[in-house]
Amino acid sequence: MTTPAALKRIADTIWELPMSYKEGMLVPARIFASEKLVKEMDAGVFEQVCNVATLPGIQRYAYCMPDGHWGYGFPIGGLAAMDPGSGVISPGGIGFDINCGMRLVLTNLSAEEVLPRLHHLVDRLFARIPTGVGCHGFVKLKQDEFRQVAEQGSRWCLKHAYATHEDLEMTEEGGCFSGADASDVSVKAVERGFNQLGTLGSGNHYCEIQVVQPHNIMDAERAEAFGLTMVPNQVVIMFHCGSRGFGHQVATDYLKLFLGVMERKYGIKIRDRELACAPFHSPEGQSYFSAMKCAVNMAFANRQVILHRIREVFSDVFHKSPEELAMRMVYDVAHNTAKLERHTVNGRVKELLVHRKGSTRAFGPGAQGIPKCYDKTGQPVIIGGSMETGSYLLAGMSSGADAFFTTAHGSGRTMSRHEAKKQFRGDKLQHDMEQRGIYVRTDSFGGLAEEAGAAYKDIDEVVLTTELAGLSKRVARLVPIGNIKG
DNA sequence: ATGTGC
Repeated sequence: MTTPAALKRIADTIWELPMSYKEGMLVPARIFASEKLVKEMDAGVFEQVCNVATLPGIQRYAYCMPDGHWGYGFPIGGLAAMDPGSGVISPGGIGFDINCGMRLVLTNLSAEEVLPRLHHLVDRLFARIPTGVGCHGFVKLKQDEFRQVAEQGSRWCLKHAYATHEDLEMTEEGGCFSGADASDVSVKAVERGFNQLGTLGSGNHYCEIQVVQPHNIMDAERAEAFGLTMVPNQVVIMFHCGSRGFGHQVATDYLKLFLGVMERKYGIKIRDRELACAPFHSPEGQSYFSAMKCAVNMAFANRQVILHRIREVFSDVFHKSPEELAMRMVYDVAHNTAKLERHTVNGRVKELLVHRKGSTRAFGPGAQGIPKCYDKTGQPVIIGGSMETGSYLLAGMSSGADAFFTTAHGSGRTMSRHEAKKQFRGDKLQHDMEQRGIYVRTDSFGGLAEEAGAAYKDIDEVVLTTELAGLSKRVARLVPIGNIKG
């Protein structure tokens, strides 16, 4: 790959494209990457991050995280903060899978206790958690009940005995973005979504059994605060899923609406249709913001009911209650959202609309809006690698202020799904992984091939880069032993 | 990512 000649190295892990790079840029573009990662980035990333820099109201820089790759309009691994007064909201800056996110759950079991029952455990998870495209959820709802889920998120789960108070505390925003009004969501979106509560989905969505090996703990103090030091080789559960067809339909509906009004009604000219947007304070912008929150809340509720079922499965397999197994949440992080947050710009505290697309909020120690128990450590940041190579738990840092306290979200793809399918075979991959101690169940070998570790960047390099850039600090590396995926 | 594509 060739990087643009105008790309300047600002620091070891910070690269910049100046405003002169592309006509209409309102701010420079900044890319967090090591030299190796920046060279691996596709040319599309540099074009896209500079396109984002032309959007009205953008503050400081258009950003790309070390796991960044080409996406719809904005790069995946993108971050753009807008002035809500003069700026826009853009569905492409949030993504189709609204609030796709990661949840990490503890157990007090050791790998030695789990391994003899691993196959049974993974088979039971696979049997009890619906996976794959078009799967139906285990929570049966009428459409009006689903609208309540969309407005209430995890709070709905608490009322219906799928959650504990502590689960809500350990979820961003308590598992509910306020201001979600289901009347802003189309009938079609509800029709697609109402039978999807309690589904994992497909693509890179998975549920994984992982081990915290003592030699993989990088920050002992934070590891203890996050609950990872109960037993040596402690087993934890990490899972990744989002708002399914519901969020997809919300994004589709509003992209279409915005394309109709953006230029004709608001006079906004954009170089790429995929950057469709509307002024944040316009009726269309506010309506999308509300509908997006409905999808955010559906995704929080989806992860919450899945957690409920994971607890049931562990309870059945190990003949102990979830409390006896200490199945507490470490945290739940959202990847694809826009949020109003207060940040310091030019020495003044200002409210900004922060678009994160394939990037993670990473508030540091003492930040408002994170659980009290994490006040000294910073918020937990859960970064999933590929199913072959392992994942990380990190913590937000005060030094992340320049990037509006945001970090990476995963490994980032190095090849398209199509290319990965050509290069790898799912059945062979499953066999090879089992030889290496990772038991995988899937209902799509094609889908499995797309997720091969070799189709992703080096997760160790990505998280090290976030640490060197001051965005987040590594706490522990988590090694997979079992995985179910769609 | 997605009842996987105009």
